[in-house]
Amino acid sequence: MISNVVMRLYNTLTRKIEDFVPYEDGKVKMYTCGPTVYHYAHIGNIRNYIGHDVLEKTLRYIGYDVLRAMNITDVGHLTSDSDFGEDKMEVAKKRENKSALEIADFYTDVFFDDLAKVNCCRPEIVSKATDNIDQYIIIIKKLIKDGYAYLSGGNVYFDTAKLDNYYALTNHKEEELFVGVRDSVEVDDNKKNQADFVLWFTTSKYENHELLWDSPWGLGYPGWHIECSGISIKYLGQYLDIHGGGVDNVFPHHTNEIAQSEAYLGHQWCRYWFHNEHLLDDDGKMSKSKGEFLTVSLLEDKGYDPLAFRFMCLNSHYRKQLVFSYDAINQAGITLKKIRQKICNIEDNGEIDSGLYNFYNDRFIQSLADDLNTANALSVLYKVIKDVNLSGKAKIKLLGEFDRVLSLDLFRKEKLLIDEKEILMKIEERGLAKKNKDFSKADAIRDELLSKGIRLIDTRESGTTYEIV
RNA sequence: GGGGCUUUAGCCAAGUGGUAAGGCGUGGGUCUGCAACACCCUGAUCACCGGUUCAAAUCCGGUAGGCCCCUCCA
Repeated sequence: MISNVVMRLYNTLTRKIEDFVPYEDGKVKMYTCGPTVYHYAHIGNIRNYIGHDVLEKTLRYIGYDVLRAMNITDVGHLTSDSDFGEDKMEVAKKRENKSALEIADFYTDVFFDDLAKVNCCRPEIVSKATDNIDQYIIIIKKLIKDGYAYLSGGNVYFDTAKLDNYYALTNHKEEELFVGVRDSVEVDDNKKNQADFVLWFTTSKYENHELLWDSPWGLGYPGWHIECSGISIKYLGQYLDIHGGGVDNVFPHHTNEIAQSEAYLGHQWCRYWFHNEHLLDDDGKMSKSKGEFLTVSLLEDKGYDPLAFRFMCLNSHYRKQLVFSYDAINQAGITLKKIRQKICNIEDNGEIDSGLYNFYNDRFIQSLADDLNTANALSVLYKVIKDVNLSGKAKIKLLGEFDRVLSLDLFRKEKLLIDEKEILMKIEERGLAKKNKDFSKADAIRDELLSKGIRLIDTRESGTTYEIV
């Protein structure tokens, strides 16, 4: 451990903000529920991964060694409840007339491209659901042997009645659960208990499922929940520190993961559950099926800096719903540009006053350690930029460090769309026009350069300079 | 029917008992040939009602609005 900062995190399991203490000193094992690669990820999905990215980077900043894994769901995720819906990958195949593999590869690549655009690092371990079938079979076999799972109608189900505390994560009471809240909920007569869920399918009512594997229970494919448990245990071991996803994953996905993992391992599996709130649009939760389907790439096509979206997310709290609007992202974009512009103008000189340096660095860390209060961390950034007692050298060093977590490309300079010599020529030409009081010509030159992204700055001392807009 | 979150200035947003951080925008000013940039100045008693307290945006109770979950979802 480098610093002695205590990370405070909200834990869905206890519904409290707690001191974070990993199983192994100085090391964090972290798991993020990845995407189902049957379609593009919208910016609501991306917000969740930004939250995880900030968490990972904060832990590293504090000094932890972080090992993080993520799954890519390329089979087993059904479109509907009750374990009877169509597999999402199969739906995409029909829609796009491609093979399951092609669909998965295509959307996986796009997913990571989009993440890269918002400066989210790729988890050290990324594993596809279809690459770990052997692991699921090992787990399911043991669950059946120990009486936690049963065969019914050809499928293997997890028996939730075998657990005392199945609803630990959700605070639900079984008798108060409403079956049929949604119209599409069907009753699966194969189940012993309503909450039971499928570990292994062999009797999908949709034949021609492309991806099938041999198993002790017949040719079939895994259920959705088992993949995360399988991948996590396989790559991160029996003890996991942080597991996260969007709030919608709390039930049933994470609830079921806990059930099967702990039944399999025989001890507590993951101590901290990290959940990101949703991004909303005007009609509520963003989804792929309604409203505008906004992706990072689409935002980029519309002329927005993808990092303006990241900035917008960081400006609010990960556990608060955030409403997306063009007004908000415009604002974020303008602010981010201004910040970069100011940083660009900082001169790298003077000495580093370690007292002041540490003061700001501590405040930055403390903000993040306070359940990822990124909004406060950003306000530390503004203070650093403004503080006249800090040398340029100290500012640049601090901001460089901050950007390890914020990942906003704070030092980015816009690319020139025009040759520098040409700019200087135009400036001279304009200066001459000004001298001759030919202001319309001077203004025309100014406008022309502005349209190419060059803004002229007239100063008294050093004449006309320019900056990139 | 059950569980939970949320409501702070035009907008984003911090704040968890001691008389409201920060950012964007607006308006004004300095500067300018006029602008832009930059810099300075500029705004709210915290949804509403009641309670606890010497003291509440912060705790408790209630009302209203928004949102989420209760087997698609990040």
